[in-house]
Amino acid sequence: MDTLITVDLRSRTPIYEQLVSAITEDVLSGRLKAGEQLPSVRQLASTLAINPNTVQKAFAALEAKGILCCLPGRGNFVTSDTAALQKQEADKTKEALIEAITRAQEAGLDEASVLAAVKAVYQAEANKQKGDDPF
Amino acid sequence: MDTLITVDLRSRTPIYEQLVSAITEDVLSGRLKAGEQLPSVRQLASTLAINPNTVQKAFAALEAKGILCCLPGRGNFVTSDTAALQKQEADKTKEALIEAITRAQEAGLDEASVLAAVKAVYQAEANKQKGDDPF
DNA sequence: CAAACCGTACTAACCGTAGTAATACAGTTG
DNA sequence: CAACTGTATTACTACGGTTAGTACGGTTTG
Repeated sequence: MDTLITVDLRSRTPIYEQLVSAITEDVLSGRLKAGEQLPSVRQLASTLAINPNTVQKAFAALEAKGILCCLPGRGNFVTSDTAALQKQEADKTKEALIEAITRAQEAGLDEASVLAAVKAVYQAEANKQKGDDPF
Repeated sequence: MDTLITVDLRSRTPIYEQLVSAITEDVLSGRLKAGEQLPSVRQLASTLAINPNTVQKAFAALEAKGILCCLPGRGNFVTSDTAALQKQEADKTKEALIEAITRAQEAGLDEASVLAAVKAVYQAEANKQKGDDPF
């Protein structure tokens, strides 16, 4: 279970936020599986050359998000299965979507324009399937 | 041209931001019309019991937004007609909408669900036309 | 021109908050 | 008890919002 997690100290986004995003990504993509144990607060902090408190803050946030289970004296473990997390994320983005649609409607955009925008976005993605991901 | 603008000193949102929102609202709703003169920086500051610099910051932001025209020695005037402002606001919300749609698409929502959400929002509004706007 | 307005610019100081760090405390395991 | 674990407390630092004071340049009016 080598730590693939990396942070950019020079970035303007807080380190603890980078950690939250990175670990959430790892769980969503399956690189971290349910029940798996993460490095300890001090160990990860020393690996990344940051302060243990910063890691602690990220882990606390991840526990609040329901992704991690932090047990005093034992360690930090992945608690969510990918499916539930994905559903949760989808729900959140859907909520944000409805919010945006409502704002657009209040701003005077007609339904046809919004529907057109949706189709445009999905068609753009469909046309991108060729030279995608040279990573 | 009495100043109806008010601010909440105890609010967590910055005073200058409240001013920007309030004046933008007034122009959008027609309470402030194109060419109309606003109170001077010092006068409005004394009326609201805040610092002239805070008002100045708000007015500078409003000028950057194209809502106000600040003339040294003369005063501050409403420059936009409501139509142009509404179009500008609509453009901004449309941008936000596309952003939300893209996120939803990346999160795995299929096109049909998004289209359904759009229709749901617009139908909900259509059904609300009865006891609406007692203004 | 001079006085009295106007917007604008600049600096310094104060305060609250966020990010991070250093340290000490409490639980678990062997 | 010793060596690990997570947790709480506190402090340092940086930044944004606000206030204050001062100064400058433009416009209007007498």
